[in-house]
Amino acid sequence: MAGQMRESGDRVTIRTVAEHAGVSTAAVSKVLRNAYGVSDNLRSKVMDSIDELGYRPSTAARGMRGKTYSIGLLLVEMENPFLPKVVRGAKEIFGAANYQVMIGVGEAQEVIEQSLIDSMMDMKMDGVLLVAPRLSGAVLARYAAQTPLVVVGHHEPGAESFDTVNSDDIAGAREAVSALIEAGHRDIHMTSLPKRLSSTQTSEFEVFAMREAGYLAAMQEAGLSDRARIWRLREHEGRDGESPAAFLDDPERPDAVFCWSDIHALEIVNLAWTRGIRIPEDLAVIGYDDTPAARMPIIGLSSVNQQGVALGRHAARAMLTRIEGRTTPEHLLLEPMLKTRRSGGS
Amino acid sequence: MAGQMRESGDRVTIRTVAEHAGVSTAAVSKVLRNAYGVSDNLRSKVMDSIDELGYRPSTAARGMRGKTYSIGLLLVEMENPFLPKVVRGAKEIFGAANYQVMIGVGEAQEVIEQSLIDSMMDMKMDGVLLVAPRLSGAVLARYAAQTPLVVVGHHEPGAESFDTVNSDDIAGAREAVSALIEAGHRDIHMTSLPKRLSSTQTSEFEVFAMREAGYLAAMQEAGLSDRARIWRLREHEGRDGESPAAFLDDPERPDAVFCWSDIHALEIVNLAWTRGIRIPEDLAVIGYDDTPAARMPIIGLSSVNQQGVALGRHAARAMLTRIEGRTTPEHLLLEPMLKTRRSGGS
DNA sequence: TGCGTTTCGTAGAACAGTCTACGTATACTG
DNA sequence: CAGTATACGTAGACTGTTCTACGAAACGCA
Repeated sequence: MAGQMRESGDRVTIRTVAEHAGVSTAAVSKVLRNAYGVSDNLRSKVMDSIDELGYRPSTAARGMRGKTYSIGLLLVEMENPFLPKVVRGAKEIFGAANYQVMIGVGEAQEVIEQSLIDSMMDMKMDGVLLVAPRLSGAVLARYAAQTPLVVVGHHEPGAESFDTVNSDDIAGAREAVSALIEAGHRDIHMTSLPKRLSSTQTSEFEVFAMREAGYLAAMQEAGLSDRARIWRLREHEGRDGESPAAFLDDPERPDAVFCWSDIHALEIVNLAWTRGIRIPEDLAVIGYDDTPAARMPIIGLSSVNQQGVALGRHAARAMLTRIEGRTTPEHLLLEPMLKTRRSGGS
Repeated sequence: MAGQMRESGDRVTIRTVAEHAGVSTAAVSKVLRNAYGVSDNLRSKVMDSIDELGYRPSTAARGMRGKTYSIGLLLVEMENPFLPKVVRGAKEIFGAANYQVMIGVGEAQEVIEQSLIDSMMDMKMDGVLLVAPRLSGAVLARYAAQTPLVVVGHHEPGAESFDTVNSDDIAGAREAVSALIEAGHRDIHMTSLPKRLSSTQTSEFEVFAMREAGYLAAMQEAGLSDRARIWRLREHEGRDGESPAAFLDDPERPDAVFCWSDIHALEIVNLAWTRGIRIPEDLAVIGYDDTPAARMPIIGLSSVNQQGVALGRHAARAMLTRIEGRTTPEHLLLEPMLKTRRSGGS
């Protein structure tokens, strides 16, 4: 608040501070970055001038030579209520390390994601953290060559140039399906997403593909492989794929379903309700992400919790060490946890 | 993709482009900003070189003298499912005007909000758009003196230095309460937020205060002023204020309630369900924001829709004209719309 | 006391753009 | 056809930091 005094007009730069403290600009810069070769005396002189003048270093200018102390965080979209948890975890760690987090929203489109990452690099952000990007491993590797990169929600343990942090989606799916089997169900289907086949991208590293693998594994272990079936439904109204209604209205509808995400599960639970299909008596449902809606008593949707906050924290920590120079890749897998509620499972 | 060819090592700057095109760096700069005094011939030469080299201007460097073509968007928090709509609307307009949007999350704390706005200014973003900030009008005015500022969800039509874009919260609340009255209810309470009384801030411009005014107005018009009562409940677990359970379990519980937000309404609907309180027979409920959960058939929560996407669009348009030089303030008010569902209203 | 180390601080180039001022061609007048 | 206005391009200063050399003072030790 001391800065209010000074006549506005000429903005306070590192030079203003240097003059005021009677030292060189380099000295001020050193204090700012707490670099080597600064006496306590000099430090305190500079610090005093800084708060007296209300000085703030220009990130733009910093970006031209050094670091900006800012991290770009790219989210697939904003609608998914699971994502805020990851953001919270990441912000917690970054904040403690004095990094600002700036979020970009990719709207689930590769072009937008790319343009956002480019912008983050143009702004000279110190690192880019991607959450559930649509981009292929190849594209990610290209970016990773130019900036520290950490990815959440992309399973590519073989990636050499960037880190990945994930929930063990195979285990999570397996646990959910096992719970349905244990509850006596045999006809268990799964709902997942349409496979994307763009030129730059395949689905192999995607989260939903892992959950499919977990589903199939659990079914096989129980000798139910022949009953397994995966429905590829659209993620949101207007996107590719069938509507959840198609699943519900199918004559061969099973008596239990595991959904790749609460997005599907909630739609199914609601559509079932309008059709008078009882849950779990007529149809048991387990979703994924343990979103706030799943936890609502009226809904009571069983769901796999993948510890979003922890994912965010770990990703941020990985980013920090990467910024500090680590180049050997890290690939973390956190344990998910099934939350059983009324909708199904044992 | 042409840029891949060139030997990595020396990055492509405006100088590289200038040499390659056989012109001055100033010429390239002009083309980039499509400034005055560029022949078609020069433009196309430069453009060709740009694509061929895969050149991208450094935002950091730009920020030092000119503009950065980026907008800072500050969100109170990420949890509220209403906010993504505003973001979508804003991104739509900004994207079309070739501005990148970078989002900061204030976590509903004044300090964090301030530090985020400071950072956005340090990054030399061309404008700052605040969505439902906690900051007081005085603080906002201070920032508005330094950067183009537009605020959504802050009612201050007297503000001289920044723009505001809002839903008409008084009208929305009035409509909701009128619908309850028309449905035959007389004992209608409201749930709102605790008044905040920090030094830098009062609640007078806040959205919930407007909705309270609308509630009280509607009650008065119907001659029900003496039955009016406003409960001040916490927004989320852990924040200040009583829990919605306190309202439900009160012996003087009314037969209808208008909630300042779906956040309260959904909690009440769910708690009511666990207690066997029938909705709307025992308790009619109308919320605010028309969030996805309210629209779920099982929930069927009546709620006031405040056109989040339109709010975002208008705010972005205001920002654009402000960046272009407008200094006279603009204060917009959009019409909300009550969506009646099973939970109450007529 | 003399000489090599540390420690502290400074000068000044570098970063990658923008933008003002100014010099040429070229086009437009009367 | 001279004189002026206009369009196009360029030089070079400027922005606010960081960071590499390098000098000077202080220190340690024989």
